[in-house]
Amino acid sequence: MSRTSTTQPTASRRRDAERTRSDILAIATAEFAANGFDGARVDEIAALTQTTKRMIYYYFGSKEGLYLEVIEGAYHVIRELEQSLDVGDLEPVDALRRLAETTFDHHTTHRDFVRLVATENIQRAEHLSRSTEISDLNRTAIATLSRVIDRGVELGVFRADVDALDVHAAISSYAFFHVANRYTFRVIFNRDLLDPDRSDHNRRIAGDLVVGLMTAPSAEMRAEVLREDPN
Amino acid sequence: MSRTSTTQPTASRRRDAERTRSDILAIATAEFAANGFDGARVDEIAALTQTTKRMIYYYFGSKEGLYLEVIEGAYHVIRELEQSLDVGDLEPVDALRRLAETTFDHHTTHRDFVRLVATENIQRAEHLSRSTEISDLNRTAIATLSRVIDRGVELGVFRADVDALDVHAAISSYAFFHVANRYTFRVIFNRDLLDPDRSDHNRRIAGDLVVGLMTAPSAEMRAEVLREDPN
Amino acid sequence: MSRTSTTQPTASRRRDAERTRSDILAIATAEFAANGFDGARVDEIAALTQTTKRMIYYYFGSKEGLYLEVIEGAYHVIRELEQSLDVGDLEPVDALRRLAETTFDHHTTHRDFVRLVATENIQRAEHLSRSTEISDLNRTAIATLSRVIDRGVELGVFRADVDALDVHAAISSYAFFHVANRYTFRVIFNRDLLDPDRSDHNRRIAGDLVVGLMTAPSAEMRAEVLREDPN
Amino acid sequence: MSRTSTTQPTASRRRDAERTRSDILAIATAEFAANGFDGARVDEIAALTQTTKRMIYYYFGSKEGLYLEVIEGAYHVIRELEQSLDVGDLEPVDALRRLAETTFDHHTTHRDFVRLVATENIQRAEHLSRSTEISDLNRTAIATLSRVIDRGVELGVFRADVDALDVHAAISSYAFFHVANRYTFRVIFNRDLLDPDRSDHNRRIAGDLVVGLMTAPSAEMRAEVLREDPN
DNA sequence: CATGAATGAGCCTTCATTCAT
DNA sequence: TATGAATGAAGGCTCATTCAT
Repeated sequence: MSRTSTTQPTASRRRDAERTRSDILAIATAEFAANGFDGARVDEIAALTQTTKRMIYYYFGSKEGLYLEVIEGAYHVIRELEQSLDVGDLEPVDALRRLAETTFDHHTTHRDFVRLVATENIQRAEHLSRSTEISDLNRTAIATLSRVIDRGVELGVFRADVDALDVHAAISSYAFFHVANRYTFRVIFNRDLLDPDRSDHNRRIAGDLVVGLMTAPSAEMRAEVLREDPN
Repeated sequence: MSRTSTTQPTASRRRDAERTRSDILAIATAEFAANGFDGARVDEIAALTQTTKRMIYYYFGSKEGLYLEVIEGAYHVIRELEQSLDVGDLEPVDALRRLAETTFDHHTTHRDFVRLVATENIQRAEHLSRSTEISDLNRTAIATLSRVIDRGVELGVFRADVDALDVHAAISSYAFFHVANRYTFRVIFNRDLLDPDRSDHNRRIAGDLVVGLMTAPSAEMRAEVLREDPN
Repeated sequence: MSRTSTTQPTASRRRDAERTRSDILAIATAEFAANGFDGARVDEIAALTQTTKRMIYYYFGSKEGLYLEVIEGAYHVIRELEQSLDVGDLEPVDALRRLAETTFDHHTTHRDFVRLVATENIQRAEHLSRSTEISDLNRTAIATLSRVIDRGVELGVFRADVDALDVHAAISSYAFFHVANRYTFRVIFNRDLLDPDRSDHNRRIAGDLVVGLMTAPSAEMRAEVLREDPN
Repeated sequence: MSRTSTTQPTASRRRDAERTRSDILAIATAEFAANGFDGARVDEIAALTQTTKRMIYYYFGSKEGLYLEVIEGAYHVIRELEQSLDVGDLEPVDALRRLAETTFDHHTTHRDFVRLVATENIQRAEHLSRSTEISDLNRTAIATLSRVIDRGVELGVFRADVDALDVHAAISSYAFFHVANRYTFRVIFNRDLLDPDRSDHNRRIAGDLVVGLMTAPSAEMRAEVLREDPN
């Protein structure tokens, strides 16, 4: 029993520590996403936490260190999503649409991630570029996308002059914009880009955009078809 | 002589005042665009200005007041662009492409504007929504777009279930992303979204995306066409 | 009068500013001398000042910047003393004694200076070595001393194998020790090195030490003389 | 086996404890000597130690308690030196010179001791004065010195108006200065007071100073001697 | 209009120390 | 005896803003 009492402490302590860490991290993620790096307050993060401000420095060293882990954590989430994606047995067109729609769903349901990325770009990715973990992140997304595009090109359904990164940018743009620019868009146009009633519509457009981009026949062809069967 | 300089004619005084104002505004625009609202420093803005910090408060009341005018000024620029756009005599498809490409060119050459909008979204458009001038901004863009789409739908070349705001969002997304997300994209994928050597390519995709979206024939049609003439 | 009111402000303001600066500097000198660099508290310095903590940073940038100016100020005082020293018309022996005694008087009446130098040595002179002003300080002391020694050597009353820096070290050591090591000396030996009743005695020893060093005849000579006229 | 390590014989436990204590003490001595009392960090000391921070508090109670033992330990070292000194069979002049040179050698080779004493003086010897062990320290040095001086006075080779504490102060000053003021001296005069190539020279001066002080004949005598045998 | 000086509030960070196991 | 986790208090510093002239 004295043995138990000497081995236990470390374990349960560590569990507490892990909880403290992730507690801080969760709160900080929300705060940085809500207010940006400069707008977030360490005091406020600490106040919302179960622990004290001192613990933030104990575990993360500085506001910047905390922020960096928040950013890394956010990218981890999207990586896991991307790795879990399996579109290998879909037709290229369907696969592409699926990828676009999935990204749209992911971004619109992980708004903190989007806002953190926006914040990090305001900082010119100075923190992200210092992260050692990030380098190999998100590459899987491109790998999956590459395979789909290659198959489509081989089958003659996709154009060949647009590569995976081009497509990724197109897919991400549309999804990202709905979360990141929601506020100014609403003020100016009085439409909520995240209106649940419009999400099906928007998701379909997400797919249509990239499918349209990659499958677009030449203008002549398109005109011809439309002439024969004008919808 | 010191009298002359202090009791100069009203006109030139006003000119000086106007110059001071616009000087401050120009510097502030760059600073807010570079560092965000919380990241920008009133001291730094004042230091880069020809005048003193006191003038900032004299003319703009507060950091927030200055920021608001910066935001409004940025939106004025894009409004002027949009008002100058004349696509009335182009075919709908060409007009649509022209609008997308012009937006792409505008955003990639007005990076401060894009970053300010990103910053304002981090602030949940709290300042923009308080602006009295903004309300009628950007509406012209939609009006122009609406006319193009209506014509296209009438002619049977555009689908009818995607409205002007949908299209505007799609166009803006792609252009915005290239400026706003440039930094994280480069860190992760090692590609510069604003690489001059790729701008023609990217601009074409900007057009292809929306044209593809609006003209997309049904999947069956597309397959048929491709079968007949496999590129 | 409007002229007067526009020229005056700067002047009187500047006078206030100068007063604020020197107020802070005086308090800080005492605090750093009393507690060392790490022991001194910016809050405490501010509290003893007529102004606020913010002003310390306004004028000195940081605790370190303030400390540096304190150190420089302390060295300025001793430099002025040394420059005012005129021993040119004294016999070398008398001149040397005068220099030693003056240093002794200076150090024992400028205890803050001594403690600041002691503090700076604890910091390995890291601040002093960064100072641009210090480099040419204290050189006058050596120049004066050099001339005296050269004259003494020429006249055959001083030995030639001990140079000005050796002598300066010897003179400074004794004077410095009385202030710097006063506290531990008192605890251990129960004698106050700065006891006013002993200052004449100590001052004489200060002179005797260096005069004895420089004029010391060989042991043989000395023995001989003493034999002839003991006492 | 885990039992063996936790229930080891008392002797070896005590040996470990003693080793832990002296390990901490050695590290702490270096740290306090290097950075002063306020500049030293408990965390840093603990990190450099083989044990943990908790042990510091277990053995020494507080940072101050640790510091006090460090100071006491430093004085123990010099006491041992002084007790081992045997100058009883030397002529007074030689004995005096020997004492000065030995002190010079001791201080220049025990720099931590010197820096700790300097640090303790910055603290106004507040810790040392609370120490119960210190009271009888260093007295042996004075006792030895006293006997030498008494003999010299009796023999008519030493002046009688300078007592043992005066001489001790003079000897200590010179030796102490070379270590304590090394850094500022180097910055200002560009000479390293601890330059090994100059240590023989400096040691001789250490002896010359006090011998010169105690044996100094009157100015007349000295002049006379020098006239007879200049150089 | 112009300007250097001043400020209060609050921010990030660190320190010596203690607790739970 | 040993160890990682935790903490209150305070430390240095910065910010937007205002005042006096």
